[in-house]
Amino acid sequence: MIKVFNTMSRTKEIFKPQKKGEVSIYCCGVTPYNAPHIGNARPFVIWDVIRRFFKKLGYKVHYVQNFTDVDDKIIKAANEAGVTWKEISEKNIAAYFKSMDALNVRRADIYPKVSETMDDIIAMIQGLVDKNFAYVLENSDVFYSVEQDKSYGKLSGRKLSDMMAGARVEVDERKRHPMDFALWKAAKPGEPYWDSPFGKGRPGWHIECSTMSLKFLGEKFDFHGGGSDLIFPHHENEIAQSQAYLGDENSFAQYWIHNGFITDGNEKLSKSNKEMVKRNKGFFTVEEVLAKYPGEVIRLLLLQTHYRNPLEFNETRVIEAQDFYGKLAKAYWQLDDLSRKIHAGEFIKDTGEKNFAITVSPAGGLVEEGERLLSNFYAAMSDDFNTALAITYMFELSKEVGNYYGEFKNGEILPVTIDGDIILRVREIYMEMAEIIGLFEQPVPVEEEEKQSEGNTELVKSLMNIILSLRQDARAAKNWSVADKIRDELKAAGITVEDTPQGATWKKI
RNA sequence: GGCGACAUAGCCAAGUGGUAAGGCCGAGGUCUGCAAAACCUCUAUCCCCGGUCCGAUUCCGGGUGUCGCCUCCA
Repeated sequence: MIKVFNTMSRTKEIFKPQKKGEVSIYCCGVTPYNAPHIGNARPFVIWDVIRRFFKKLGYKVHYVQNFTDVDDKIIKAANEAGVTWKEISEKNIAAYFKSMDALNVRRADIYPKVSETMDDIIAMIQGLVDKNFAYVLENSDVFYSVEQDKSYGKLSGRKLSDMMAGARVEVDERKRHPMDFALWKAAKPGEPYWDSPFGKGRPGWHIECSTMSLKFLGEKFDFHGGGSDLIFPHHENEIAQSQAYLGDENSFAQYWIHNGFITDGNEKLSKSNKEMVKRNKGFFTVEEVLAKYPGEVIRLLLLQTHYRNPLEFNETRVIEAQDFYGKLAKAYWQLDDLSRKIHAGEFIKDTGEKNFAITVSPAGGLVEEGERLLSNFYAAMSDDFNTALAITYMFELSKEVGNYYGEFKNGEILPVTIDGDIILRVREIYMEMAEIIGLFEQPVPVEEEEKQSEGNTELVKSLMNIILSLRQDARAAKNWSVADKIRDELKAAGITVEDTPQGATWKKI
């Protein structure tokens, strides 16, 4: 049983798919007019996890995400740069994909664009005009009439009479009601336009998402989501026009999922807040953040807070997430090492027959713990996609693995007594969690010994061998001051040396 | 003015009608020549005031504070 918090009812509801065994999702995509900041990326990472989760549960997932590639801001950016709207949007769409790839966000099944769905959009507007839910002005502007719609405001819980229309922006006097919103905008000189029965122009914001979701997912689909700032007016208007068009109050999306904001000093991340942009210079856009830290670390951080809660984002938090990630990665390598040894035949399966003094596998407790944590993991995910909790179960398993691995390395566990299948199962559990959260799909940073062989020349390696061997001589002679001096100076040079029971290891910081 | 969300330890962050996961930091310990790493232990009357209840941090009402939306916004 999966429970989801539905913005429409403001409660957690039990999820019942429209079609058995299938899930249809429409996630509001971006308007590609400039570089997205890290907050813009949150919903896509969240939906990516939700999608992975449903898929893992065996659902057939239909995932649609749009690009609003015809829009006022794009036109403005194009005019400023002296290029076409198409160039601006394509450039930013490419950048969007690059960032999403770095965050392990899998591609949607389809990415419809406004520019490629124009006929359907126009047909829908026409339908609304025909049904008297919209009216056409002399100059070709078309507006949706909110007063025709008795249930307008049901998602955001607003009444027309309560809103301060025009409080912050002057109301267009030609509208019948201040809250009426544009379905079609007449083209001004020099603006791109499409022909329509109403005149030359382009779609208003909102209508494109209605058209595209209905077109690709049908009249009734499961999920519609995006950031909380889309609740009003965007999603409210989508509901209004879609249900008016279909003449069915129960049509359109069944579950509305909205994520909280990413904040900086408790304030919503925003490109229009100039002071905030300045304050975060060089660490604000997704691209900038990804230039400095691995995508998987950022992804992990984004998922360590429940999706509906605000998430404070700053470099300190990223560093914390990086440490956390390092611990998860460590277990990944430990399991990797164990499974390699198993496959290499270094572990002999305990048959319980002669020659085996120990018949109880020490791995038994580990796999039991693993199964329990996996079950907890699924329970957390099933309760409104609680990735924050789910990740802690994965973390717990990583610690269990570390304990086991430590004993194994110290020779406290004899390989012959280990049931390889059990270790392999633990690894499977761990990777199953990782797959849903979306980790370890990029090269995982290696630990210690492995790190020595990465990116170092033979010369460096042999020099290090010489230095460490000299240091070992000093240690053997209990000449601690020389040994410590070598270690200190190497550290100053960017190399840390750690003494372990198996000898000294080193790595670049 | 309306609508909505949130308020949990120094910081981050889950969660529950029966005295609160986890992480970071900090303290103590084990191990180690030392250090590091690792492991163990410790650290919260859950914003305030009422109410319901045998019992509320968890439900209800009121307050305070923070944030968001009502214009573009993930």
